[in-house]
Amino acid sequence: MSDKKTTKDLILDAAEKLFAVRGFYGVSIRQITTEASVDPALASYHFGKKKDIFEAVMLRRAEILNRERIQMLDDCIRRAKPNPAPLHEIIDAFTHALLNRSNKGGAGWKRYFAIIAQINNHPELGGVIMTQYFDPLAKKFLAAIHATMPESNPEDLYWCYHFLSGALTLTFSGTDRINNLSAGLCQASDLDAVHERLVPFITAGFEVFKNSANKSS
Amino acid sequence: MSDKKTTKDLILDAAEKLFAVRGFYGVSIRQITTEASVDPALASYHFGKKKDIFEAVMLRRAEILNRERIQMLDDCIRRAKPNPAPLHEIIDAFTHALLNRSNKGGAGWKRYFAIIAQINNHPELGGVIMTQYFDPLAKKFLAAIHATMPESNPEDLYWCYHFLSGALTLTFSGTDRINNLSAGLCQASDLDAVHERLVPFITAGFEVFKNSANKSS
DNA sequence: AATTAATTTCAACACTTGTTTAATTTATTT
DNA sequence: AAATAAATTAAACAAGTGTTGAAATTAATT
Repeated sequence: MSDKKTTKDLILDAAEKLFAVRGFYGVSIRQITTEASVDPALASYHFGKKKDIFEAVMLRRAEILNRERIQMLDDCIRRAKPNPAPLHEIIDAFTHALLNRSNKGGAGWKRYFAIIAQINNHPELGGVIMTQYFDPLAKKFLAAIHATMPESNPEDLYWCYHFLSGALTLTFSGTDRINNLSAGLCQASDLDAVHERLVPFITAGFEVFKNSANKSS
Repeated sequence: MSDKKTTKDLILDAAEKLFAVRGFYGVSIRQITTEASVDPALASYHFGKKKDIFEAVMLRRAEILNRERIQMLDDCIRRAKPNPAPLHEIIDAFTHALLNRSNKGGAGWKRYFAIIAQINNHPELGGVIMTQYFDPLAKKFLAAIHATMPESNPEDLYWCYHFLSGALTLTFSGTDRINNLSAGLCQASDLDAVHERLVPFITAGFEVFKNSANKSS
C-alpha cells in the first residue's frame, strides 16, 4: 500500500486529467509531463507517440468496464433462462457499471468518462477503443434486446439503442452546464437519481416498438 | 447570384469544415486560411483571436436555429390554447429544426452539428453559444413540458430533457461509426427515419413520469 | 480626380509543438 | 563486485503556433 506510483501511471493519470478538460489536441506532452512532475522525454520513452499515450489512457479503464458490463448482461440472461431476459434488466446491465463508476469511482473515472464523451463524437480519435471494446459490447446488447423483443423491427431497435447511447454519453460528460441549467433544481452529483430515471425512461422508449415488425411501414 | 463570397465567409466556411473533424485545438489558423485560400493575417484582421473565429462560426447558424425552434414551440402552444400543447408536439418542435437542417441543409449544416456535439461536452468552448442561445431555449421547452405535465415532479422532467438532449446530440455527431455498428441495417443518411423514431421514443420516456409528483419518493 | 478608408500581402516575431539523441543515473542480474 | 539492462536527464532538432506591423493594393468617398 501507498507504494510509490510508477512513472507510467503518473503520466497516464496526468494525461487523463488534462485530456478530460481540453481534449487530445488541446493538451501538449509538456503539459502532461509537467503535471506528472516528470521529464518530457519519458513520455516518448514509455509510450511512443502522443496518440499512444491517449490510447493507453483509454484502454486502462475500458478493459475493466467492458468485463463488468458483459458479465452483468450474461448474468441477467442466465437468470431468466429459458425465457429471454427482461428489457429493463438488460438496460440496467448496460448502464449500471458506467453510472456506478462515475458516481463512486473517484475523480479518475469521472475524467475518463469525460474523455469518452468527446471520443464518442470523434471518429479520428475514438477508433481503437470504440471498435475494439464498445462496438462488440453494443452488438451483444442489441442481440439480447432483440431476443426479448422478437416482434420488433431490428432497425427500430438499433435506433433506440442509439438514443440510449446518446443519453448515457451526455449524462457523464460535464456537470457544469447541467447544474447551471437545472438552476438548483437538483444536484448533478447524485447519479443514483439519474439511474433511477434513466432505466425506466429508456425502457419505455424501447417498448414503443414492441410490435413494430408487424406494422405497415 | 453566384456572387463571390466575402473573405469573412470564406474563412468561416473553412473553419467550420476543419473544426468539425478535428476540433478547436486540432486546427491551426494557417490550416484554416490555407483551406480558404486566403492570407493568414486576414483571420486576425477580420475576427481577432482564434477563439473569436470559433464563436463566429457558431453564432452564424445558432441564430437561425434558435429562431426556428422558438417559433415552432410558440406556434404549437398557440394552436393548443387554451389547453397546454401536446407533449409530442413540444418534442417535435424541439427536434424538428435540427433534424431538418441536418438532413436537407447541406454540408455546412452537417459540419455545424458535428461541432455542436463536441461543444456540448466541453464547458471551456461551449460557453458563449450554449449559455446565450441553447440554455434559454431549453428553459422555455422545459416550461412548456411542465405545463402539459403538471402532475410531474420537475426534477424528473429536467432529467428527461437531459436524456433527450443527449440522444439528439449523438444523433448529429458522426455517422461513420454509427453506420459501422448498424452493419448495413440502415442508412444513416435518412434522418427522416430518425425523426419518426426519436419523437415517439422520447415522448414515451417522458410519459413514464406523468404522475411522479404524487408518488412517494 | 484626389483623398480617405478598407482590405490584402509579406515578413517576421517570440514561443510552443512532438520527438530524438547521447550522456548519466539507477536497478537488476551474473 | 562487475557487467548488463532499464530508467532518467538535459539539450537540441526542425517545424509549426498565434499574432502583429508596416508596406502595397483595392474600394469608397468627397
